[in-house]
Formats: sequence, C-alpha cells, structure tokens
Amino acid sequence: MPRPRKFEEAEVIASAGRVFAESGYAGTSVDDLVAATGLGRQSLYNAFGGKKELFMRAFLSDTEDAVAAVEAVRHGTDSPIGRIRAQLVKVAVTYGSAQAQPPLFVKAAMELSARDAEVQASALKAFDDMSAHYAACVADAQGAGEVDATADADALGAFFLALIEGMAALGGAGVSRASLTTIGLTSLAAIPLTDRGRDALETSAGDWS
Amino acid sequence: MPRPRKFEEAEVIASAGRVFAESGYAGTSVDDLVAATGLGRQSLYNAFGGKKELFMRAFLSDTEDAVAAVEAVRHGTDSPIGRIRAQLVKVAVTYGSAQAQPPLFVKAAMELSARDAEVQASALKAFDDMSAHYAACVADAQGAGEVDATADADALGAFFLALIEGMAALGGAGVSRASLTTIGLTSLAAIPLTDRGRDALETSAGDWS
DNA sequence: CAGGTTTTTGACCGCAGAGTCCATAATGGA
DNA sequence: TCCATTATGGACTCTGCGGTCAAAAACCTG
Repeated sequence: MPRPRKFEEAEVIASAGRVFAESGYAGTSVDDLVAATGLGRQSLYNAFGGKKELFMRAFLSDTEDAVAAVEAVRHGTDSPIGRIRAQLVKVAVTYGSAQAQPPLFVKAAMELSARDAEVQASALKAFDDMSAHYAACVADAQGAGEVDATADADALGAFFLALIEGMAALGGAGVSRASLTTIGLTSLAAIPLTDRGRDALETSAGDWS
Repeated sequence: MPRPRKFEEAEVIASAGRVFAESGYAGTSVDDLVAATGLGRQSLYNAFGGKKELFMRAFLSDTEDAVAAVEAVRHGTDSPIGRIRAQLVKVAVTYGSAQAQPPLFVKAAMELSARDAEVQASALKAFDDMSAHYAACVADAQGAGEVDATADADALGAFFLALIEGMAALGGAGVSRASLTTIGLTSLAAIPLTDRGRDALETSAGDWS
C-alpha cells in the first residue's frame, strides 16, 4: 500500500558515518548529510528523526563493527600470538595510510564523551569489550603455551587496547604507516613469551614491507 | 597614551583553550569564548583577529606546553627508568580523573588534522618531538646501564608516545584511573631491562594507590 | 587639563544552520 | 480503477552564528 523507499537504511547510515568521521558531529551540517546520502531532506527526517538521531545510528553501528572486528581476531588461523601480531600490523596499515581517518567511534568518543552521556557510555562499553577480547587473545596464547602462564592477560588486553587507540590517534594526525608498524611490533615485547611463543612468532613471520 | 588593556593575553588564551578542549573547535561559539574569557566581543576580535586565530593561539600554546612537559621528564631526580615509570603513572593520574578532558592538542589534532594543514603539521611535529624526548629517556636509561644497550630507543620512544596518546583517549572517554595505571605499568614490560634496571625499579617503587 | 590613541561596549548585519510544512508522486490492495 | 498510505522535493521559518560598526570611555603624555 505505501510508497516504497528508494534507499537502503544501512547504506545511508554508512555514508552518513563517513561524513561524521571526516568532519565531526558539530562540523557536519544536515546539508552535508543530504549531499552525501543522496536522500532528500525530508526523507532523512522521516526515516531517522534528525541529525542527532542519524549520528547515533552511525556511531553505534560503527562501534559494533569495531568491537566485532576485535572479536574476529580470535578466530584467525595463525597461532594465537601470531594473530595478535597480525592485528597490530593490520591496525598500523589501516590507520597509517596517508588519508586515513580515525574510526568514527574513536573520533566521536573524543569529541562528545564529555558532553553526551549516551556517547560516553557506549564508548566505555566498547572499550571494555575490546579490552576483554584482546585479553582473551592473550589467554588463548597462554593456553597454547606461547605466553607465560603467570602473565596478567587482562592487563595486557587493556594495554593493547590503549596502544591501538593511540595508533589510531597518531595515524589520524598523519603519522606514517612505517612508524605505526614499528610501534605495533615494539609493543609485542610487553608480552612475556615462552620459548614456544618465540618460535611461533619467528615461524609465522609475515612479509609486510 | 593609549588606553591600556584590562586583560592578560596568556590568561585569555588559557581560558579559551579550556573551552575549545571541552567543546571542540566547531562546537565552540564566539559567545562561549566571550563568556569564558570575560572580554568583550570586539576586544577579542581586536586582540586576536577572530575565532580561528584565537583557536590557533590556544592550540599552539597547548602543543608547546605538552612537548615541554615531556622534555621535562628527562630532568627528574629519579633514576632514568624510574622517571619513565613516574611519567606513565602521572599520565594515568592526570587523564584518569573522572571529569578529565584529553588535552586540547590531542582533541584538536583529531578533530581538524584531516581538514587543516597547519593543525596537522603542528600535531605531527609535536608527536615527533615528544617521541624523540621519550626516546632520549630510554637512551638515558641505557646510558645508566638500566636498559639493554641493544634496545631500539627510537622505537621505544614512539611506542610510549602512542601508548600515552591512547591513554589520553581512553581517559577522555571515562576509563578509570586504576585501569590507566595498570596500562601504564604493563607497558613497562616492553623495555628490556638489565638487572640493574630491575633493581632501580624496585628500589624507587612509589606509593600511588 | 587637553589631545591623541587605543580599548571597550553594545547594537547591528547577513548568512547558514536545524528543523518544518505542504503539495505531489508512487505504490499495493480493495 | 481508485483509495489509503507513505515517500519525496522544495520552499519556508527562525534561531544562532561569525563578524562589523560607531560611539563612548580610559589612559598617558605634554
């Protein structure tokens, strides 16, 4: 009965997210969103409610994706310790490209956490979840005998989270991919490896350049 | 001959910086600045030129302060490795308080680097300098025989920079002081200490809670 | 005390921002 | 075929923004 929509909600949210990631929340106008999404002004208000609501949709969506991406690290085919290193390198490559933006959820958390309780709560929860997933990666490596069993996996998880957020911040400011890669690989030294862990790292040494 | 000013430039820049740090560049209105600084609108334009110019003054000033603060780490009275740990703890305490903001220069770099070449260049240079200062701290520790002489001081300097920026980001989003302290102390494990270095760390263990 | 110079004050301007209204188009079912 | 319902486009409102103007006030020097 009703006239059908001409757009896909997910696509609209994705392109809106790109704009917000580039210009920030306050720096993005509704006209920017209209231009980026291709929707008409009124359609945008009908479907999402307004600038703030559309932003929250994009922000929450990006947050979920970011957490899921960290969780996915556990399901790789490498050895556990190799997966951790691969993730560090991947982060360096992703955030180290010349025109890379920090992810929306990091930028938005920094812009709005102080002012908006909902943004702050979501960011905190995401950080918590990501930290737990990194900790689980370390625990996996302990289970595989690659990391000293007495190491504090939770502390290392939080440590990697902070380091990776820092890499995102530096990358967004223009720090080179090579520097970020060095940073990521240097951080591996914070993990107390066993002999087997050292072996696993050497054998699975990848070929990034 | 001329009527004297009623304000101190440095104070105005400092309070403007606080506002920008809290609300971001785009999220701050000139009226906010007028309210925060106590100056009249026109006085502000006379003395600084406009919103953008005042922002740049605050941004550059905060950047210089931040770099100087890192440089100051080298001039402590602790052992070199103790100074590094003290800095990590200090960062955790500073950025881990409940209502702490990330420093202006970090927030601004993330908000504007992609759009403003001058901001990006300043941020990059500041990151470079800070990285070098951290590297010098590590080199000092090597000179004191506390750190393995074969360690890559530059890589460790960049590593600490990224970690500390990450801690600032997490702290701004509301991560607790205790978590940040754990993160900072965990990161120390990335430094290959000598026996003397381990001793120095144990002897100078402070009493933070 | 008078003159010249700068700061201050507060009203003002044009414009871009977010959000709304309304007339029109498109659909699937009765 | 028409109708109920939703989507759409564009014109519209109104508030708040960055920035400017001109008159008044404050100061130092001579």
